[in-house]
Amino acid sequence: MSGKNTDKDLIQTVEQSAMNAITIDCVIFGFDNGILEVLLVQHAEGISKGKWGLPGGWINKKESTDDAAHRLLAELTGMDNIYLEQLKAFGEPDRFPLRRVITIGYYALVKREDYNIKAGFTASDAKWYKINEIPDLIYDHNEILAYSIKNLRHRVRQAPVGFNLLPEKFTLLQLMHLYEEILGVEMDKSNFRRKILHMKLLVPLDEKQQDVSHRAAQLYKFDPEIYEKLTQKGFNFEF
Amino acid sequence: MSGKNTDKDLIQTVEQSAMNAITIDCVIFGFDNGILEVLLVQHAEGISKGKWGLPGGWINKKESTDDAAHRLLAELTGMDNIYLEQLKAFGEPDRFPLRRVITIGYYALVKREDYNIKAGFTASDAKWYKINEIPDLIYDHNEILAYSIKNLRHRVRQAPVGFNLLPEKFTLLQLMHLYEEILGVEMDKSNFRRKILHMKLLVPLDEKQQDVSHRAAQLYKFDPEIYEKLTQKGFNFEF
DNA sequence: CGAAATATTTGTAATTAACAATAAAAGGGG
DNA sequence: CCCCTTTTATTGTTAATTACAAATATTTCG
Repeated sequence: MSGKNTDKDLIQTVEQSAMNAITIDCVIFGFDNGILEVLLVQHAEGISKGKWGLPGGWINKKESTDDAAHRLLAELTGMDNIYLEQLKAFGEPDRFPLRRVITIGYYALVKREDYNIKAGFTASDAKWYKINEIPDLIYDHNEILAYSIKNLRHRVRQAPVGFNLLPEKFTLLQLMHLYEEILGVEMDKSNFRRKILHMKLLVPLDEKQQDVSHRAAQLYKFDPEIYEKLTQKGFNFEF
Repeated sequence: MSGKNTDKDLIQTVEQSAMNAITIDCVIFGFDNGILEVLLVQHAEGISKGKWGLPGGWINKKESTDDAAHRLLAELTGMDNIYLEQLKAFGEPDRFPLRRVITIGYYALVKREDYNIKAGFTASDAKWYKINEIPDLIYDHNEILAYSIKNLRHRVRQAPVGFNLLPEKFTLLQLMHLYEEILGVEMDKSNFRRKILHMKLLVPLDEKQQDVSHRAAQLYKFDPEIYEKLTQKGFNFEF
């Protein structure tokens, strides 16, 4: 949880309309130039002034935790329809210094192209950090972040969620590099190609990479409907 | 969450010493006679009198959510050192009828032999239900249970957690049947054997099955220390 | 001792992954 | 316009894994 007001302000504001023992914190992943990054926000005031942390906030009394996470995400990034999933609740009794607050961790996968368009101006105190250059964060946010990466590594191998980090149209090598970066491994080009094409999950477009000074790569897109159909036939995405 | 008092009693009792917007609910898995089961408890009074639900309760102000889950589990089963993991938080605004309460779901894996010894007497209103004979449960407990099964299926394939459901000493066939039951698939005996033995994870004992009217199977045990060493060498448990 | 039951091993074809090499585009410079 | 560089894309070959089938080994019981 974090924000621009002092922590006490927040608590007072919140007690009328929101639950006061639970917050939401969200790890927002982006993939830019082959690098996995997360979006952090800076605490303007309060106990942890100047320190960076995960974006987050309170849950309104009438909304689900999922809805709250979506709302907070929209407030920060200006984006709607973001891929979002809950991690788990973090409940050490002293994780928040002022009083007992349990937080529910979420993680989001965003396309950087969309973010640059929609959020460039709103998030003035937000900044993308490379996954292995994360500073010391407020509260237990380093722990939440570490957990989210572990979770993402599992998730990306079991379900086609990685596409949420790529542009609408992408090359197979881009996709492979995404996997390599997230999983921290090197992969074999030809086998990767054989395997992913064999799934018949990707739609090849009538379009190629532009403005590259070498052979242009075929562009593909991911079609959720095709994935649905395959799944119903017993197909199981797995890397 | 559930208990023997009325819901209102519980809420009043709790407001002094515990957090009142968050509960814990726990799916307890057991494996008996080749069948995967969960332990449910019956609501004695309150709105949902007579209905079955997951065991659960409140979180004390000074304990972590993990500690709370362990405490609740010990209270119900008399068992300590139970394998326990958090699922996630369930936060639909109307999941609990009286007021807004978010619950954190956990799941536990217990050895039935231990349970029978230690808990036989305390848990009078508790009962094991086969996984595909689950009745209509209170609140959103069917949803939590369904989620826990999905989670267990994933988890059991990625880490050696299944052993927590088996006796200390087990045969390879027992282990395979455990996997078959949890994953809902049929497996190949010889390949299963080749694969698990090849991991060099199990310790063959100087002991065989007793009192069977056919060739007695070799008994094995799982050694967490060996698993640790293998993991450090880069080994990755996977089924 | 032989029958019944299950444990355990062995073998072989089909898939999949690891590794290596080659052919096919695309732009840039002479 | 042709050659060079770079990267995409295809093809092959071997090793490891999985699917499927069969034979062999123990054990109790009648």
